[in-house]
Amino acid sequence: MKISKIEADLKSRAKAAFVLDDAAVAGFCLAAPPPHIKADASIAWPIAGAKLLKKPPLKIAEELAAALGGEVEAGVVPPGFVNITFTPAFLFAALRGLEKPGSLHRPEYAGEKINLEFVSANPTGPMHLASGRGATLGDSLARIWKELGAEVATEFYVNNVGRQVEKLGLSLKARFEGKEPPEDGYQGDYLKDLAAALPKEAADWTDAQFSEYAVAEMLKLHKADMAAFGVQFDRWFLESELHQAGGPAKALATLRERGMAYEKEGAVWFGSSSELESDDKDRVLVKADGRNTYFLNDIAYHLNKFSRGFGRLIDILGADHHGYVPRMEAAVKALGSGAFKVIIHQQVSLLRGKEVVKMSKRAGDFISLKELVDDVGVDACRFFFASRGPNTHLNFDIELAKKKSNENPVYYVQYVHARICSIFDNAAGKGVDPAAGFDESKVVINKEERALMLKLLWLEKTLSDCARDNSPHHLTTYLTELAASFHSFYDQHKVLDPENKELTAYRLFLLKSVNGVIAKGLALLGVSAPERM
RNA sequence: GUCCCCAUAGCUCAAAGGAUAGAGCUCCUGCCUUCUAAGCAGGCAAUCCAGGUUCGAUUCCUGGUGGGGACACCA
Repeated sequence: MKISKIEADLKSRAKAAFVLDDAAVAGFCLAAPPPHIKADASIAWPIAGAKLLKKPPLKIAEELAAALGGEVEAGVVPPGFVNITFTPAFLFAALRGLEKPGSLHRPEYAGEKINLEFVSANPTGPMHLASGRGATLGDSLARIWKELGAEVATEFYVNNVGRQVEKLGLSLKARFEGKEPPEDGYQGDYLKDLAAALPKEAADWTDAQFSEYAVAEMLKLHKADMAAFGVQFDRWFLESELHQAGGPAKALATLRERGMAYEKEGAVWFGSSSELESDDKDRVLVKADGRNTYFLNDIAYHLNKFSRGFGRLIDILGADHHGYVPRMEAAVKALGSGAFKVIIHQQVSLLRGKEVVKMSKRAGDFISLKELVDDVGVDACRFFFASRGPNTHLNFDIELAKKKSNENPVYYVQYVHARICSIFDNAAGKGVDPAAGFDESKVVINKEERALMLKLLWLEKTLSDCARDNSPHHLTTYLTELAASFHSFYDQHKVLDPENKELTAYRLFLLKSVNGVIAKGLALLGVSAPERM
């Protein structure tokens, strides 16, 4: 039994009691009541349904409460809330249900193959701090969707060809020869280090060889940075692979077949505005000089993803790319191969105290992700990034982040895990069986225990919220609240009581559930759950 | 100029159109001889402005104000 199950049960009872269709009960849901209400869950639907049913909300609430009785206790509060109290049997069954693998799967995610692309930073320099946001968002969402039952493959697109890469090669070559990089090249010190490590034979290298070498080294760095940040990519897709497979030509042919490409002024254009009206003007696919635009290559890349069997493509991009979204959506729609969605997250501004630091790879002035992680730690970084919705404009004060790292809420949550592990250690030391049975029907659930149980049930809703809003921040909020419930319980009640084996067994069972949820929640965020702190 | 995003406590953030707006940091008052005080209990403190929709608006709509970002035959 879980909360979505009982929600569905109650909903169908409402449907039957008032003789309604699905649309009429669409807004029927269980919600956590505000703190001053003594109930486990509440339903606001009677108020909303008053107009439809042409009855006063309070009357509807009374009828609904009567229809719901039995399975739960239902009370009515003006203006028309139905407040639900769960039975102990339901609560225990729900807690036991949490332990089952796949207990959080939801039908709407079954059987769908999702490709999730994120970060995709250019391999022209070390990854900077802002990439941590996209990385956190993508990795946590991938884990959450998997927990909900989806099949997700994560992917990092590497632009390893093109002008920026040529510039990178020329900049490295200049450093190798002891010169300054070209003005529009890459000025950062990291190329000095790379040049110093080059073999002597590099003196005979072509420009292309310098580019190839530099990109390979940067890619190694990126892979190491992502691994250190706890982010796993199922595939690092090289743009060069796309060209070797003739991807852009295929994409262009597909668009032509569908009448979505035309020639004008010596160039080939994508005809999106005339047909689909999701972009304001047509864009060039092939330039007058015969070279592909990035746009065409990107279309080809998305076609490639579809050809690998993904039914749904999701890209996570920074807000600086938002203008690119309409044309990309129009183009993918024109391919007609499947669903496509872009999740935009706002950018990270770096502050030093009150001063805004402009970050630029080309100028070599930026804080790298590695530097941040080395200073603050992966757990604190990931929890920090995860705790903001994608639409917030993040001001990241690097000084504050370092100084306050110990005050990050992540430790508050992790501390729960350490404390509970410690209790189980002590139990073992005292010869207490951590898995002893107890008589559920005789348990008296106190206020703090009840708060914990309810919080545990709400995990399922929390993950759905994350999926709905494409953001892990609901989970960080949830974990912080669960942690607060635990710490409060811990302070007031002793778990291990040799005089009372039933009580001890019951509380150990409850805490095992709490620790399971804490560990799972932190794992979904890519944060560790330490056994000792 | 057009488009996107944001505005909640001194600071950083929460809040499916629901009830007395919820946390952390800061400041103040208490609590360690008992399973970890990275903790607990309590106090101070907030929805940018003006209209609209609604039984009900922090949430939706319109118009302001203030801030961030984007508008290439670049990638």
